[in-house]
Amino acid sequence: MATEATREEAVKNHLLAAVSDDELSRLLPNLQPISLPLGQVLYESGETMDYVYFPTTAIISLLYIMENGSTAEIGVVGNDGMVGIAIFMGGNTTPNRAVVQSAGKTFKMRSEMMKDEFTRGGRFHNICLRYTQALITQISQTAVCNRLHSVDQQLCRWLLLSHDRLPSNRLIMTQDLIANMLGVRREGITHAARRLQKAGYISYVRGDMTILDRVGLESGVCECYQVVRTEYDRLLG
Amino acid sequence: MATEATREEAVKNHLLAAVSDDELSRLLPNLQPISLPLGQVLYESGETMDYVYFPTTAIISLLYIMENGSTAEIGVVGNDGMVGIAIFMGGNTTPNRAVVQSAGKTFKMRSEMMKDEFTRGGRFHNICLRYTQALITQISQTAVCNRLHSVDQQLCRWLLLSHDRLPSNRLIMTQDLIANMLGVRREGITHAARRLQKAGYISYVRGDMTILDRVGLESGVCECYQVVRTEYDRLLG
DNA sequence: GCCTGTCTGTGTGTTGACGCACATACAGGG
DNA sequence: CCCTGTATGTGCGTCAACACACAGACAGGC
Repeated sequence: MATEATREEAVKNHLLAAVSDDELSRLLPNLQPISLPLGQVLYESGETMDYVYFPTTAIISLLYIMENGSTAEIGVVGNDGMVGIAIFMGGNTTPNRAVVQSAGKTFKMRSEMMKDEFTRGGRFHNICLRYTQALITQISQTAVCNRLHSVDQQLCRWLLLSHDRLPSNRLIMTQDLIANMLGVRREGITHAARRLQKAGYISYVRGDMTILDRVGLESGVCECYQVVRTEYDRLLG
Repeated sequence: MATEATREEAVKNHLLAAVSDDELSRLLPNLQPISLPLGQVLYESGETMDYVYFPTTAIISLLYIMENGSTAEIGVVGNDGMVGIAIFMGGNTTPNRAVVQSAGKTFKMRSEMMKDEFTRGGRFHNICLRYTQALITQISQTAVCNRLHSVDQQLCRWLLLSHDRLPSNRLIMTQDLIANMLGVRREGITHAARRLQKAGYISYVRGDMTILDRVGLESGVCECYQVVRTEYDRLLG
């Protein structure tokens, strides 16, 4: 098993693909490739982060956990970003949990290395900041969508956001887990998913969901999805 | 009328109060004090920002405007922060509007100056980033609160967030405007506000609201308020 | 004092999501 | 093949927030 990152693998993460050759050369020996299983927690709310993560095929969900145990997703990170921005933003911790939503591969790098490279102030520095701004847009749009849109629309948004970060059309995820992500009831997801299946946009059996018709999903989504998508392209495209 | 900032006035903004003496000396000649009337728009969604703002007594609301015209607040900025983080984050614009929620004073500074000082990489650089992380927490918590909590709880949260940034106990704001901020109906605010008035926590007449009992409001708020408050203190206290 | 515009209060009916209960269906191990 | 655990489907009553309609109530200008 390889314990060192190849340039070829690393650039599957969009942020690593955008840094300069010099920077990537410095980063590569410190990027450790690992596989993340569904449900693994990368860090807990308020917990110091030892590593930052650059996913390639894995998807990580940023979840807030209420005192009464209910949860709500505030953002999602795939090969378009990184997990652990609090390291270079200066806070070191955040009041939310990072959990693997879809199993896959990622690179991890020690926090100290992250800070060192960030403070060099090169292109890497700027890319991290622009990514952070894109993430802010995603979180903002989540707030707006939670306030103003139906569960149906939000499920479409969530599926599209996931699909964008997925290497295939298959999503291994029970309706119960999706409900936790969106902060709604499981039955609400059952209803919405059935409608989408009847429309022929998706199919699923027991936690194995396939996206059949992306265009169909896009017809059912609210404007929130496109706003986030456009902003990511503008900032990092 | 003074057109140059005094050190004494500037440090009423918490971020300016936290920078080094050297940095503040460089910033002061570029900080222009102005008064902002209720409702003034500092920048529109997608519009290039010419200035950044450091409020002292004014409060600015960050609003998202839907295609159908409905609105929702994603964050609020007072003397604890600044408006225009997209300038140093690298995006230059954001997909939301900044509008004066409570009339008052602020300093404005040209974007170029902001970028210059930020790229020097001193304490100012770090403070801006830590503030950005605090703002992310506020936006995240807004998302969670929108999903899981009642209008009553959210009104309490909103009043407390405003009160924290206000030099007095009076808030000039109609129920209609508050409804737009929270992204709910005006009647919903009427109901919630009446309950708070009956409990003796607030009093109001035609757009003039007074906070009578802060502790009372805190008893009706959800955990979201304290999470944000604690995180601001941790990052910037 | 009157008029007008704005702000707040209230009623009625509707709806989307919730909580709870339980039925059905499928998968994998023994 | 049966058993068990997990995943999904469905019904029912409840409730918070919605849309719409309109009634006071107050402020400021004429």
